[in-house]
Amino acid sequence: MEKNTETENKPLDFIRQIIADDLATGKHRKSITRFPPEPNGYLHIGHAKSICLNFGVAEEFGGTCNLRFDDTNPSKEDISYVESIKEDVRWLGFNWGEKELYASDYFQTLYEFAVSLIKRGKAYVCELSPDEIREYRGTLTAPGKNSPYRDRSVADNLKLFTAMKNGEFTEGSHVLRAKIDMNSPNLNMRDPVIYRILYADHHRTKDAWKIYPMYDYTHCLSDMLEKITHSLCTLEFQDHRPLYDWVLDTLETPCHPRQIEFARLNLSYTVMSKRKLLRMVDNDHVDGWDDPRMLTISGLRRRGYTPGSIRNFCRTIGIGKSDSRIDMAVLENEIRSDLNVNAERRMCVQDPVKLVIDNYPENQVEMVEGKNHPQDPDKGIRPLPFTREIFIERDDFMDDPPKKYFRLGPGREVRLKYGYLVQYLSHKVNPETGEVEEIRCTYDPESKGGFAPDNRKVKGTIHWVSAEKNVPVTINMYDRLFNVEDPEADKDVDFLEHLNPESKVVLKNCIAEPDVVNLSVGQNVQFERLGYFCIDSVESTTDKPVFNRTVTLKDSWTPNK
RNA sequence: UGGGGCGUCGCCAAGCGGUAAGGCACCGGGUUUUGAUCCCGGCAUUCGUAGGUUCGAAUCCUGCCGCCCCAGCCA
Repeated sequence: MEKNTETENKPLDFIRQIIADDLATGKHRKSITRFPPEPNGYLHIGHAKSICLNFGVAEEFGGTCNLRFDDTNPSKEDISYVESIKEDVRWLGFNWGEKELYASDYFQTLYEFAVSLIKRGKAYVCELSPDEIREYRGTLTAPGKNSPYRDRSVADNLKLFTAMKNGEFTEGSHVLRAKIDMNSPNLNMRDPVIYRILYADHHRTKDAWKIYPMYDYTHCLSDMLEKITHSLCTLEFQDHRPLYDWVLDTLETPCHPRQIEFARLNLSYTVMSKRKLLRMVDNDHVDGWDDPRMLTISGLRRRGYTPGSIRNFCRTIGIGKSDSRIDMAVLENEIRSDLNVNAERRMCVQDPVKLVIDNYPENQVEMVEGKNHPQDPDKGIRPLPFTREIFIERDDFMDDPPKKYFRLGPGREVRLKYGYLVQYLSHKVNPETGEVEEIRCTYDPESKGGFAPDNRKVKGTIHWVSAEKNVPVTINMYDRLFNVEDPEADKDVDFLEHLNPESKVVLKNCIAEPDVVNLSVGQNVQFERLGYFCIDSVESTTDKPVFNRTVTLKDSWTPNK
């Protein structure tokens, strides 16, 4: 009974329109897309947008989508990242066929293309230092000037490039540059570096290469080699498209994929860049890449988000070209609507206060019946032990409640969900702390299950757990990581200044109904009236489960109104 | 002040010359053994702005304004 909103009709976004047109006109017989992560960090919800787009297009148009690691910078990349990326893509529900691809698999071919570029007089070995190259490049408003090495002979260039490849030069001493136009208003076209010397071990090719190709040169050719039809990337690459096209045109490749750019995802109350996420991890502001407060795929998974909810989220936000920042409430809405349908209900008291039922027999344990889902009888029922002493939520009792507070208070009657109707008798306050210590009630023996025998109206229904038969649990109450909508808005204030100090509050004295011991790690559950939770995969121990709060239930109760 | 983009409701977003979809948020009301869910209803005379073309413009043209990206041997 999973709600399938993923296939509902929705107007095609501009990219899907282009692809549909290309298919309709016969320009392409099928679409081939690719998701090209660099293995230098963990995937986050922004990547999920790209994954859902690229793999989604493949599914919708009967095409294919490659998973290709853009591993051209060994100094930043690592095998551990490729493993996590594969796991995350798979978890999101996508497959990439036989095996994943790597730009590093094309190193030899890429090298040969570079030789071809040199032979065509379109690339040269430059000996300017990095600083000099920057200087020669000019500025946004001033044109650049030609490198003194620009007009070397093809033979010299070939010899020098071979020497670079053979490790005869030091890092930084030589680069291979495309010979385009130092006067171009587009900085990317001012003889961009396409190969640099790097004496770093590559996680796949080890020490086979001393030179590594740059992104702009590698990406278009990798796309071409894989016969990608539509190469989808984010807005900041718009200025790179002329270079993408130049390389393929100059090399007269048989296939020329079309690069199309879309806006990257921004979410309120969080940051998205890998650099910033890495900083939070390194400085222990969070407990690792998979901290449940992180918007990484692994963090969301640990938090209790489902793959379907993330896919739905990506679908509802759409694809466009304007810079945008999506409200966190949209993401929360997706996980709530998934879990509302799919998560079973249980009871748990997060801030317990004891309630004694005066007229209930001592030492009696009575089993009452709880529905696992209020709207879905197929999810079955479970027995709940009811006893004379129980725990209720501290919030559910008020000494002097406002009129519209319909929970327990002097003179009031409430329903203990699935249990009995109870009537307030008295309560004890700790003289030192002023906290309510114990509440006494009487119950209506005719109201078992919570049904009023005379149909009298009982407005309030609260949750409870037996004081004798229960399981103590810890709950991590997670909240948004930052306390401002856009932590990066003010360039003069470090984004870490906006960290929400209460983003993780650990409640160690929670009491759950006995059945929670049957829950498996990662399984989503709703604790009635509190929110959605799941058992944490790393902090839980066999004798004490630790729950993560995925998201609260919507709460429209406003006190004093 | 160079180049590339973008501006439709509080946040996203359809709209492709014929008279402003949808989602989230928000506000009412109903049902309810979760103040949840569910259900009904409300929510842009107006599309950054000023002109122009047209019987008719968010859609076409022109000028202005605002925001984002680019000067890595990162991707």
